[in-house]
Amino acid sequence: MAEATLQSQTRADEAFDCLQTAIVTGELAPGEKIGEVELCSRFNLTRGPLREALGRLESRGLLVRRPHAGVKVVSVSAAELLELYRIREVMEGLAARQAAERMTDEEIAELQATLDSHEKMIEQAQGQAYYQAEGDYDFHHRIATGSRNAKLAQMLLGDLYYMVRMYRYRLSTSAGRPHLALREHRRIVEAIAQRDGDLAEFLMKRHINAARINIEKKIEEGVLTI
Amino acid sequence: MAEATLQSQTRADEAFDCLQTAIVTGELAPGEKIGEVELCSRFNLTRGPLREALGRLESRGLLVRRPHAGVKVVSVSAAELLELYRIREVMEGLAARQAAERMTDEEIAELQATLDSHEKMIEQAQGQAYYQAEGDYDFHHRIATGSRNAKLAQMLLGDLYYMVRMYRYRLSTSAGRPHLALREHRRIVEAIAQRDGDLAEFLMKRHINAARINIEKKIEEGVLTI
DNA sequence: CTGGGGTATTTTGTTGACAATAAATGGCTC
DNA sequence: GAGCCATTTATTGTCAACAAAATACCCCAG
Repeated sequence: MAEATLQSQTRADEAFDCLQTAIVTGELAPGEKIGEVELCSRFNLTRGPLREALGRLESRGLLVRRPHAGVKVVSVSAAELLELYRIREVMEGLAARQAAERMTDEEIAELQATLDSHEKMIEQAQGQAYYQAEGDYDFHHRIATGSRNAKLAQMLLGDLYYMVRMYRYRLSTSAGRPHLALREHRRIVEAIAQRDGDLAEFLMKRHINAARINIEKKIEEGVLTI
Repeated sequence: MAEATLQSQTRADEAFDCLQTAIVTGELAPGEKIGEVELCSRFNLTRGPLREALGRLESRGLLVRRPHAGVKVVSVSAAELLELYRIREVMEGLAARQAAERMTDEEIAELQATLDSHEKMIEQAQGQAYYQAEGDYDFHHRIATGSRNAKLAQMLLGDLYYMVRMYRYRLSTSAGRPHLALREHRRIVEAIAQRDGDLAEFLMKRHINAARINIEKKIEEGVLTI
């Protein structure tokens, strides 16, 4: 159960965190209709802060609200998920370019270190699941913040990634291609280390495009039913 | 004064609309610290719905909140404003591409019609101010929705445009180049009408890049002090 | 006169009760 | 028996009072 991560600054923040992780992990399934009182007892909250959190979640597109009719978790169709990747492609392309221009040498070294640890995890075979789920997220997270573009990072980290992760938890998006994905990551970091913004953008766009095509293929094969 | 636009479905929606327009129009200045009780009396609201609205506004990045210390309107620096245009460049580039692929012939005709009316306004000289402020917004709005990419439209219309408009109200972003901007708009629509996604994306990116450079120049000249 | 500490005040955060609206159920008519 | 309308019920929206926290002010010491 998604308890409050440490102590949040305020009850509303706590509610927000709880609900967000609950939605992302699938504890609250897409399309599920949820009552306010039920949520209150479930997360030990009162309705005031809860409603504030619900507003924030709605504003971020994680749930939809119909006046007087309750709130339900947003359910993203397969087509919409693919559209999300189209957005990621251009936004993360920009992030990679700006990261190449602005990341400190230290940050780049750390980035390379995380890739090393990812590689070890993959070699240990069973690490695959973790790698795609969290390692991949970690990589993209670092580049988003490395762009030094506050709004870009906010939109990626606070908006898009949550929606993507929501589905990554139940379907292994890049399953079967962890080595390939890692190699793509390496090339991107290489370009960033060489301060080659053009190349970093190009490689990142291609990387995300590949992930999108991978999902598309799986959907066609019927492996993924969203 | 920014009264409730018609009757919103709920008090919180009303509060949200009021505050959003108040921020965008500059009625609430950037950096201004605002107390909850003051806002309540100002917009005839009670604190419950207000707080819900504040949460939504914060989530959208229009205001910042420090626990127990109040809320103040976000103030975007010149550098951050330029970063916003970098994001617009890639996102609206994508929007233009997808619009070229997906807009109906009817929508394209309407788009051309709006450009005609914009042209008339410019010819009537005094229309300049309106054109840049609302006509330009109208154009970009139509393309965002025309992309048929729900999340992309949501991010552009619900997030970025409000921040940009916030500054467009006090500084004339594309002042001095209305004819040029219109010509660029025409070319973009032309590419969309020809279903040339590549070209539409390219032209849109160049258009927004030009707008960014224009602002950059003004800032260097000291005309704009943000 | 200036700096630090403590109290007072203001403002935010939270709570539980109340009102209004939509969904659900049951009864009535056709 | 089926469909529609009214009533009931449950749930959401709203409110005003209470508690907690941070800022501001004032007093005192150096």
